[in-house]
Amino acid sequence: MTVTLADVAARAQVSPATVSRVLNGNYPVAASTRERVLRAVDELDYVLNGPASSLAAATSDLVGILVNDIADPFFGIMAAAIQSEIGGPGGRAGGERLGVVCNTGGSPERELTYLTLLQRQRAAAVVLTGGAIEDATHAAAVSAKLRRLAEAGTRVVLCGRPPAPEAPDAIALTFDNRGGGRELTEHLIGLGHRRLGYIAGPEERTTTRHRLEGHRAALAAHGVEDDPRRTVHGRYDRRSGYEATLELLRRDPSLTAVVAANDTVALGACAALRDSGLRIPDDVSVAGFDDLPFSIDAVPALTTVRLPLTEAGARAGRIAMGREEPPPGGIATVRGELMVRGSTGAPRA
Amino acid sequence: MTVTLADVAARAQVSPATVSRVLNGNYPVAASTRERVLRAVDELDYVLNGPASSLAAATSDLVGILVNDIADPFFGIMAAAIQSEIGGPGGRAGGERLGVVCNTGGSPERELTYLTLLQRQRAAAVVLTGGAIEDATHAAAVSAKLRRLAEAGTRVVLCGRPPAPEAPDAIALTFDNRGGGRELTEHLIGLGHRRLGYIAGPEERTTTRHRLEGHRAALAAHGVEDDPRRTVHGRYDRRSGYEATLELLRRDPSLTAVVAANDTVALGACAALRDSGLRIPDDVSVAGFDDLPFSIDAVPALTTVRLPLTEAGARAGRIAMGREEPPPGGIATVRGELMVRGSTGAPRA
DNA sequence: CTGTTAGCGCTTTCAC
DNA sequence: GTGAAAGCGCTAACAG
Repeated sequence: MTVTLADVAARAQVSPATVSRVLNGNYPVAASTRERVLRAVDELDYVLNGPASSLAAATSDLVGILVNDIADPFFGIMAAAIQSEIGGPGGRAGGERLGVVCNTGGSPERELTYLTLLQRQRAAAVVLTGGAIEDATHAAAVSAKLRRLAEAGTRVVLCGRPPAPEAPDAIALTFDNRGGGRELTEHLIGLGHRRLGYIAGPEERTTTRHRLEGHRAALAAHGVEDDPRRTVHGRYDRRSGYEATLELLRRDPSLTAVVAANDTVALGACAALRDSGLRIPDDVSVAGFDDLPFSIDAVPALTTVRLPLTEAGARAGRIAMGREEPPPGGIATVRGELMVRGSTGAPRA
Repeated sequence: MTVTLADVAARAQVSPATVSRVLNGNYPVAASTRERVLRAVDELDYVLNGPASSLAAATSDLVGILVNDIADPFFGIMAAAIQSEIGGPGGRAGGERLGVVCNTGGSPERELTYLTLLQRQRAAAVVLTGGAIEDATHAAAVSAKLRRLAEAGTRVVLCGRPPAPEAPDAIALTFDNRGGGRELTEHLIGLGHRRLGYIAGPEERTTTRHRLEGHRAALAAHGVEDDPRRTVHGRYDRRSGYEATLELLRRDPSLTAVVAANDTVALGACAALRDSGLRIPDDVSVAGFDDLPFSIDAVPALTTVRLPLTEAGARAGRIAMGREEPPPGGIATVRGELMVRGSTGAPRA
C-alpha cells in the first residue's frame, strides 16, 4: 500500500542501504546510481517514513521552539527569526529540519508537557524563549528536563531567558532587562519626573522582576522616593495596562509618568490616560519596553527600549543548529537600546 | 543507557505489552497492574520513544499548523486558538498531542516543504491558515499533497483559506473577505467619499484578491468611478502601507479616503498621512481589515472589519481533532463584522 | 562505491 | 486480563 524504501530499492535495482545513502546525502554514491534512485523515488512518489528513520538513527529532525504567547508579536518575531535559521538543509533525512513552535500560553504545565513531548520525539534541539516562571518547584522540574534533554543529545538554547543554574548545558542568550529598565527610568528622571507609576508584568516572572529591579535601581540611584503604591502588577496585555493606569491614577492623581512592563501594556496605558482627559506627554509621559513594530505608530510615538528580537532569535537558531559557536561560558547578555520618542517629555510645571 | 519500555516491564514484572497498554490507556488492564507499571515508569523516569511508537502504530501525535507569517498577530492569534484545542488528552501515547506551528513566511517552497515534512512524520492532522497563493502550479502541488495526506489518514483543515477544489477531503473554514471588503467600502461611500485609494496586499494571494474584489464591487454598485491608478499593491506590513499611501497621494492629492489591505498596513497609512500633514479623518479617512488588538489604540481608533480569529481557529482545531462535526459540505464561510470607529468620517467639503 | 545483516523501541494480533 | 512473537521502515556497522 504505502511505498517503502525497499520498493524504491527494488525499482532502482540497488540495495535499501544505497537508497538510504542517496536520500541522506551523507555518503559517497556514484552519480549514475544516485540518479537512478532519485528517478525511482520520483516515479513511486516516495516519502521517507520519519518515525522509522528517527528510530533507526536515534535522533530526529524536529527542533522545538517554546514561546509563552504566540499571539504576542514579541514572541512571534523571535520565533520567526529562530525558525528561519532552522529550516533549510543541514538536517538528516532529505536535508530538511522541521522547526516547530509550541505555545505554552505561559502555563508551567504546558511548558513541561511540551518539553516531554519534544523529548519523546528525540528532538534535535529545543529553544526556550522569553521570561521564565520563578516558582522554585517548576524551575527545578524544567531544569531537570533540560538536563535530561541535553544528556540525550538534544541541544538546548535559551533565548531572552536567564540561564538556568541547574541546567548547565543550556546555552543562554539573555536580554538585559534590568539595564534597559534602569536606563528608561533614568531617562524619565533626567527629564525631571519624580512621581512615576510602574505597571509591572505578572509576578513570578523573571522578565517582570528584572525590569522592575532596573526601574527601582534608577530611582534609588537618583534619590527618588520609591512608593510601593506606585507599582501595580498585571498581565502583559493592553487591557491590563488600561486598568492598571486607572488604578495608579486613582492612587496618585499627581503622577507625571507611567512606565509600562512592555509596549502592549503601554498602549493600554495611553488609552486610559486619553480616556481620563490627560495629554501625552504634556500631562503624563508614557514609556514601554521591547519596541515592537506598532510602537512607532502610537500617537505620540512610544519611548521604549528596543530589544534586538530578530537578531537574537537568529543567533539562537544558529547556535541550536550548531552553525555558530556558543558564547564563551555559554552565556551572552543582549542589551537593549533606549529609543526616545514623543511619548515622554518634561513633567508639567 | 536510555530507559526503554522493556526496562519498565522488567521492573514492574509484567510484559512489555502490558506496559504499552497501560501507557496508551486504550485497553483493559487490572488496576493493581496499572499502578505497578505507573510506579515503575516514575521510578525509572521513563519517557516513551515517540518515533518507535509512531512507527509501530503507523501514525503520530503531531499536528501541524501552517501560517504565512508568525510575526503577524493575525496568524499568531489564530495559531494560539488552534493549538489550544490540540493540546490535552485525545492523542495516542500518553494522551497528549503535539500541536506545532510552522512558519512558511509566505514562501510556496517552504509551504510545500513543511507539508512534506509533516507527511513524513505521519502527522495526525494539518491545519493551513490564511490566504493561499494563486499560482496555478503551486496550487496544484499543494492540492496534490493535501490529497495524499488525506489518503494517508491525516485530517486536513483550512482555516481562513478558501477551499481547494482539487483537495476535496479538506475541510475549509473560509473568511468572507469579499463581503467584508465590500461592506467597508460601502461604509465609506455612504459617508460621501468618491475618491478612495486602495492599498492591496501582495498579488497572487486569495486574501488580497477577495478583499479587493469586495472593494470594487462596492464601487461598482454605487456608481463610483474605479480608477486603476487609485489601487496600489504591497506587502502586508506597515512599511508597505506607508509607502503606498505616499504613492497614492502623489498620484491623486485629492483622495479623501484610504482603504488598506489590513490593519497593519492601515497603521502605516496613518503614519504617512500624518507625516504629510493630513488629519485623520478630517482630511483623509482610513480603514483597515482584521481588527487586530492594537487597532483600537490607533489615534484615532481604526475603522476596520473584525474577523473572529480566535473562534475560527478554535473551531478549526476541534475539527482537526475530530471533536467537532465538520460543516455540511465541508465548507463554512465565516463572516466579518464592520467596526466603525474614529478613523473614518465624512470627506472634507 | 555497494550489499548484507542486525537491530532501533514499540504496538498488536493471537493465544492462553 | 496478560504474555509471546512478529514485525513497522529505516539506518549503520561491517564486509567486500
